[in-house]
Amino acid sequence: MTLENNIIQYTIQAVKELYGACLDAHQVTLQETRKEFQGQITVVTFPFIKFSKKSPEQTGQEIGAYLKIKIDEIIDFNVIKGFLNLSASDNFWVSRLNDIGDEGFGIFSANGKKILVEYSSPNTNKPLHLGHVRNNLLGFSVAEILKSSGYEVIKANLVNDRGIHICKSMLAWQLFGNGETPESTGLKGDHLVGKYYVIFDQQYKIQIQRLIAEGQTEEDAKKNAPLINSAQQMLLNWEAGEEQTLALWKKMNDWVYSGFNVTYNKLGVDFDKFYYESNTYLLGKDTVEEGLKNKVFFKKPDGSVWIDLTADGLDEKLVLRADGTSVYMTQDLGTAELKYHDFKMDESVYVVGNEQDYHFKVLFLILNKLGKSWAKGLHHLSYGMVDLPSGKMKSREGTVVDADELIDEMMRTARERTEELGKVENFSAQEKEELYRMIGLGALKYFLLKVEPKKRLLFDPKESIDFQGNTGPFIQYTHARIKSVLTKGNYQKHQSAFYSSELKALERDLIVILNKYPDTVKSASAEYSPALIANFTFELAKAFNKFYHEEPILKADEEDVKQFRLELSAATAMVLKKGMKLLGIEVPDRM
RNA sequence: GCACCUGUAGCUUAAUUGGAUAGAGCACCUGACUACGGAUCAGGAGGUUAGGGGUUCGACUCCCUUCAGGUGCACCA
Repeated sequence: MTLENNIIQYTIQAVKELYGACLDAHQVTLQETRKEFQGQITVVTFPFIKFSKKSPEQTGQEIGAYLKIKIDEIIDFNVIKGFLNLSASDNFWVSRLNDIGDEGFGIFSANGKKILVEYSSPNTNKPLHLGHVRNNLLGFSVAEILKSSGYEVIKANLVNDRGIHICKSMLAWQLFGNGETPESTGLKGDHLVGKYYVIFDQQYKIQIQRLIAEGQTEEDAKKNAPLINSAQQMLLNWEAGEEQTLALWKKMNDWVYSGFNVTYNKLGVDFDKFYYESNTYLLGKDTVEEGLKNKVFFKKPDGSVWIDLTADGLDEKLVLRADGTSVYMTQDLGTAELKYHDFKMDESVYVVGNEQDYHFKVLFLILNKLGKSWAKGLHHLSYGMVDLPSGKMKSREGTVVDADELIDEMMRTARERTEELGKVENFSAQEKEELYRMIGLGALKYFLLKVEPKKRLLFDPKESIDFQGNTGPFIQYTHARIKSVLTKGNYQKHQSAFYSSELKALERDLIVILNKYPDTVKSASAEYSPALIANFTFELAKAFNKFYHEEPILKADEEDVKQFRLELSAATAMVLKKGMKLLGIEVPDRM
């Protein structure tokens, strides 16, 4: 029984005994006591005054007195308007520290539930850019958070490895590539393929202009340009399984995959399962059959299959073409079934940009109407686009912030910044590289993850990402600083913390924050929000630095005070490290 | 045109899901024991929470409306 639960239970009891009303647990709201007032935990008593028929102050006094008698840990209280501020004893907080310092603190035991997180899902015609980076970091972090809160997690990547856009790169390479390979050019495979995707678009535009000059309308020119026709023919050849086309496709996709692997490794993301659209794009027709049988879908005279969602405020939606071929929805219905067949997971999260909000709304609705038992566990983690000051990023036009370049740039900045500070003279060359990698990536990841997923993000390449204030390096620095003190103080983990004198306010504040970590993990998991973890680690690091500045640790007057503060510092370092790990960020011991 | 999302200090953002005087960081100004690590800490200035109405003890949060930005409304994926 936690103290919080105790307070809720006894508050219910108090309202019953004093005012004769029965409350539900969720009618009692607790919150942190604001720091300008005495106490740590606050009960909002406004809702009770309709039962007490007394002023908020009077009501708070009565309930406060009741709680103080009933709960040992509560040693004091004060009332301000409708807020009952409770103070717990120092003994209570010191004893909390024993749990907080535990390895398993904030890591929940298995809840028996399985969840699949699908993220990344790149197209194989171009390298990854900043938008993909946001997706990858979000997906990875959410997976870590879910693990920490007790789920069994499967990380899946549904690779879009076929389609007209892939054929465009293939065709351009065939026509203009002169047999270039990653080896011959020294280019990363995904960049080489992306280069031909751009070339396709340039040449295509030239052809369009030529046709327009010859008197065609723009619309006709776009349809009649030889390049686009060849690309479409190539797609047909691919679908027909034509050998040469398949060989080219395989060769270029392999280039891309080795390029992606490098980027994934640098970002520190990984996957348990890969799905390829070349294997799944024909799925879903059985599901359509099933839907027809159940009268969830209907057939139009031309033979195309639809679902009527007008009763749900949406439109009619096509699920199968008249000629029996699939559309995007068909494929996603089939893939959803496949994933469930493979893993029997209780829940499934799709990390996909908000431009597909409507698609997923419809997809989930259809699966629900089809009566799939697992459909209610589906969730679209929608995130906002990353825009540049100049507007949207467009791969075709080359106006993107490339993932690899960005990562390199971040590491370079980390190097410059660190060298300016002159703190790494005694690091080996290898240690330095490792450190710049940690700091550069830490800054980038934190920058992208501290913002709520659904908000759109503006990224200005000219303004480099900060290393001070609410940033990854600030938290990394705090961790390194603590480690340094622990080393100097010859810190050994003790069986249990004890403290003979009164807690200092900053010490108590720090424990109160540390104590919130498990709840923060739970909320972040329920809301799929790494931003909550980021905010927490920042709040914690800030509180520690404040404490560190005001209260001597190694130079404390009493030995037990010194030991206690070392214990408190060690616990802080551990929780910072855990929190950052959930964001996919490593923390150095020195920096 | 219809639907969905977003709008908080100059910039980037938070607010325990309806609770206290809207809290931070950057940038700007002032200061910190000749340091247990200054990538830090303390202080100052900066707000009509896009505008207007409503709901109630109480609204950044819920409802209505106007405005601004974004996205979607393909027999593309």
